[in-house]
Amino acid sequence: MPTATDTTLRHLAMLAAIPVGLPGKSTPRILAELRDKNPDFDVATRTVQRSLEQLSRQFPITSETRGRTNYWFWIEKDALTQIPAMTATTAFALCLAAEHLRPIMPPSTLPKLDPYFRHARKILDGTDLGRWTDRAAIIAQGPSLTPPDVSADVQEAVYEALMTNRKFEVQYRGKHEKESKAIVLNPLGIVVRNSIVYLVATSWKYEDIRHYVLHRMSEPRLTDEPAQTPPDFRLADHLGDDGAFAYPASDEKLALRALFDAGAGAHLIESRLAPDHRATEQEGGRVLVEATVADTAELRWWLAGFGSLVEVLEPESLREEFAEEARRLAGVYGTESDDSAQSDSGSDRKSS
Amino acid sequence: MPTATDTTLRHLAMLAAIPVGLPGKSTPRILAELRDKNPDFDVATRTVQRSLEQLSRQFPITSETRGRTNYWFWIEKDALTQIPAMTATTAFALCLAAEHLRPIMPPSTLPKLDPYFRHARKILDGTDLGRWTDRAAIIAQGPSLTPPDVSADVQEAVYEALMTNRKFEVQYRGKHEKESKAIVLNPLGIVVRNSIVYLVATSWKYEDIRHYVLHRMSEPRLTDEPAQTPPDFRLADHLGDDGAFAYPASDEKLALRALFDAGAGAHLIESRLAPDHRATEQEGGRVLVEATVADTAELRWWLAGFGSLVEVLEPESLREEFAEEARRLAGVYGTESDDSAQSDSGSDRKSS
DNA sequence: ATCCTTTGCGACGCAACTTGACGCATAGTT
DNA sequence: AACTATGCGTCAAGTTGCGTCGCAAAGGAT
Repeated sequence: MPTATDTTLRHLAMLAAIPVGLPGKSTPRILAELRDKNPDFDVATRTVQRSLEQLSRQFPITSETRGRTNYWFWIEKDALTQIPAMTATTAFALCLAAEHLRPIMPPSTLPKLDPYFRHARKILDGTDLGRWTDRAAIIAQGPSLTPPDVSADVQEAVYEALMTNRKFEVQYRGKHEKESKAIVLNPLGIVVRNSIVYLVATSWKYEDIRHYVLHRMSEPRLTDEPAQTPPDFRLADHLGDDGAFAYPASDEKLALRALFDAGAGAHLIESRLAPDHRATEQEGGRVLVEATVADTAELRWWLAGFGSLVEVLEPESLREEFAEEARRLAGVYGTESDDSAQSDSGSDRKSS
Repeated sequence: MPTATDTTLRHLAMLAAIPVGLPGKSTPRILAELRDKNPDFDVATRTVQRSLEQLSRQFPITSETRGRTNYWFWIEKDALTQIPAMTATTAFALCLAAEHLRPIMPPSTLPKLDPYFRHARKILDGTDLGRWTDRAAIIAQGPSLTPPDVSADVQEAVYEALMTNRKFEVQYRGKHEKESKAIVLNPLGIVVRNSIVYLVATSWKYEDIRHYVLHRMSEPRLTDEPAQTPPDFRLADHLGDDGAFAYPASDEKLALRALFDAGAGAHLIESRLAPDHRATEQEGGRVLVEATVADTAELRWWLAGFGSLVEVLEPESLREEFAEEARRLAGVYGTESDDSAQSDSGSDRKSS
């Protein structure tokens, strides 16, 4: 004796079981998954067929008949219904997030999230913030590097391989090679840095762990062979061990003391570099920042970005690094015009 | 003569109409919104009452009786059902996005998105990527500045004010002031930079546009007064006009030519600065990058981050800027020990 | 204080809708 | 060629969703 909510629940479960886009799922398979999920959903096949047909009149789902079997799928890739409904403030947060992500996420990963962003937009359209781009701006600090794109099928296959823990075959073109070669990869992990996606993997039967960038892969083909992860493999350890990603410059923490120019240091009074961060305004408006921070390449990059607006005081080793760097930089732009001329002559336009 | 899918649809609409958490929505109001949304949902009040009661047995919704009226709401804040169901690859993309966002989004904005991230986690838990943190890493390029936090009620109120286009009153503590003062703000737009959220607004009856950071606000109180936006106000223009956010250095595009050291320039062969980006490997391994890019402060920051690993060749004006900067930097870390000593003496530990 | 409106809820009855069953047609498989 | 799997038209059964009515109670208005 099914009550209305039972039916609602079953319909909901059916809609959830239907995949987005082709190739779709056959009716008997949907029924099997339904049964699998909840014994109460055990209905006659005919009922499932009827329900699907009815639902297809209200929801953007349809079926394709291959042979004798109907395969159901969602037509509109962007169709998204969620309960409880997205609140307007959440929608706004999502839109902000989308803007944040656009420059830093690998481009091929973003389309996966598009339905959410569009849904959020649709909700904001109902408010006074409908024209929200007139009202909100994100100012990125990084430059807008356009990362190389990864083809959708490669992306899908790599994620799938990682998730189902399987090896896969792929055409890979090495950094300095013109031609791609087929390799079988045994995926161990994935690393995203500067919008570039690296697969950490072993190939064939070899045991050495290497990095493969996704944008040099093509024609992926998943195998049924399960991936083998060395029992002691930890991605974090691997990143730490290996200098490849230049993760920490050292494990030590640095007791940083640096003097920032008034303008440059102003925001450091409010943002914090570390929990023990202290910012002190000096006479003359310069800001002394003291904080215990990780000794990373990023820290150097970030400090260097300020140029002459920051003076690193301590630790002495870091100060010496910056002093050395300053000397080198003076050399690069030295008054010796021959140096500059040499560079220019070396840069005769040869395109790659 | 409602068919089963009609009922399913109505139940879906009802669940969507129910808000998350107290104070909830009254039964008649839910009915009103239902009617408002789709005339087909025009059912008897009794039916709504019955349906809600039934649904509450299957979904985490409940009602609180205040007086005679029942107010319905979702109990679990993280409850999330969506159709079509989230695919595993989308869930993975969301988890990656979450990691990307964590360091750069204002902390108080993230909890709004938490339900999605948790939902994604739950889906990944069903796959071999369940322990996905062992398998994926994001390497941020920026340093991990901890932005000042914004209280949830301020965040909510400001977003709400923007979305419903209303003025609001708030306690605001100026940058150099100890005490907060009550002001009435007329919101015009919002700007996020380096995880710090600025409200662009006018206050009281004044007409000058100012910026208020959210983390110095407290005790927000929305008013019923509609906000007034100057008819010619455009956030983008305002950002451009005003030097406050130092948006573009100029509107001009720069024809950048720069020589990168082998290691530093390697990734620029694959990532692109601009559509017309060309990277050419020179003798000696250095990489010549040519691209037409926007003339922004961020560009300078980014280039400066490379330190002596990059030599800006053109345009001449930019090269001169960098040469000048190199000279200043040499001054900062100059061999004149008195300069260094002076800095040190000026930095006697005075905490703010 | 009293009346009126609003809301909830139990009960009832009926229309009709859902569901399972059966049978036939057809496509693919053994 | 036989068999299985799937779809679909049809039909009967019964049960369930839904409108209606009536009563109770809370809160606001006069």
